[in-house]
Amino acid sequence: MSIWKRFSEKEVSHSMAHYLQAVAALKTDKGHARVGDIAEHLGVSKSGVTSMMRALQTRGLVTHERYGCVELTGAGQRLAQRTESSRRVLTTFLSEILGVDEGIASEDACMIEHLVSPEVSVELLRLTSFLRSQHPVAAQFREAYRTSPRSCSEHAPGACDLCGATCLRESLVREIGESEVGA
Amino acid sequence: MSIWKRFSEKEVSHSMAHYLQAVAALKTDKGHARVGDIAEHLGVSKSGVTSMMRALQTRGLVTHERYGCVELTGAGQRLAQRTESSRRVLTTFLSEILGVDEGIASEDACMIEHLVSPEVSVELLRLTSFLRSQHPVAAQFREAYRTSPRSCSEHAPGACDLCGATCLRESLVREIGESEVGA
DNA sequence: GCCGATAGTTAAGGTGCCTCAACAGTCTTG
DNA sequence: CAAGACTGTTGAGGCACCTTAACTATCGGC
Repeated sequence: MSIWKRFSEKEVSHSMAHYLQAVAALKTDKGHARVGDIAEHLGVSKSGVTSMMRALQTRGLVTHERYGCVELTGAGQRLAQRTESSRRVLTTFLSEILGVDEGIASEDACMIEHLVSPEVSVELLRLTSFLRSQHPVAAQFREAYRTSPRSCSEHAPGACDLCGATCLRESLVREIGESEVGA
Repeated sequence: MSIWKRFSEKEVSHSMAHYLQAVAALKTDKGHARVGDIAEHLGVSKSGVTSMMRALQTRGLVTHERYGCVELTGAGQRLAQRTESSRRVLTTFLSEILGVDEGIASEDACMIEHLVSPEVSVELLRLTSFLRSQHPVAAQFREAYRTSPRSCSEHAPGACDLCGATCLRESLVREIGESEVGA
């Protein structure tokens, strides 16, 4: 009766995913990832990093010996890369296709990158590539979409079956303020 | 240096969002939400519910007096409704537009529903409505998209700037198994 | 080769969210 | 209206993740 709890059963947690990414990023940028670098990169204390490294080592995602550098294992590398891919796809989709403000796009992407299944990421990549492509239909889409209705009241009748009883848009827009999204 | 930590600064946590939704759902279905109902609905212990209700009451999202029913406050209701809207939009987008398996679609939606910003939800709703609509361009899209390339190697040259150095699709597909997503 | 600066670790403590076990309030029914 | 059946609460405890404070290892310069 509860998909929601599997949240905590993910192979790695939100935190872990970000630690892995940090290690990967530092390795790329500086050639090595040390506890202090990771701490600074993520804005956490060094002791927090130490204990997280222990946890990740237990899971076989990194290797780390006392006072040494941190290395990603194969599994850790794959995980970091997958999260990174997911984030890239999401950010692009949100900002370029949906047209959401870049700041919000990357913030949202950062929140959910490690939670979307690879299945979804792959399809999102496909859609994004398609809609950005030279394909004539994609070009038509971009043109037509720019001017398509924004609010439910402008939908063609029946187009709003998504909404059901209450207009989804209304309940969402209340959070933002009409001005932001155009009447 | 860390958007990621705001994860924990969300107005409500993943858990809280689901408790609120449970209360709303039970109120609709049964006319009232009691501790035991909520516990069963979410698959958690009753004591867990009790303490979460205390937390939500402190935040002004529900009212609950000892041994009584739980009621959503205005704020709680708005939050529950917004989460619900977000989930509906997400699920529809993932399954109908992206064509992801329904099980996965609702699982993913459940994971991220409370994390996506209203800005993104609103735009996602707009895109989904548009692509499902009778609009001629939408119809063309559906036709063209069905047969559009799935893997990077099939992209038109330059279409893959999204991928950058490594093909995003490759790193994602590894997680699923080629068969699932078509060559 | 010792000393201080820097980097890293451990220990103790806090919060969120969950559990189980024990207790307390409420309801049903004879 | 009391006994037993439910329903709900409290308390103790656990795990994940974070912090600060105090300690320890390592390294560069004299």
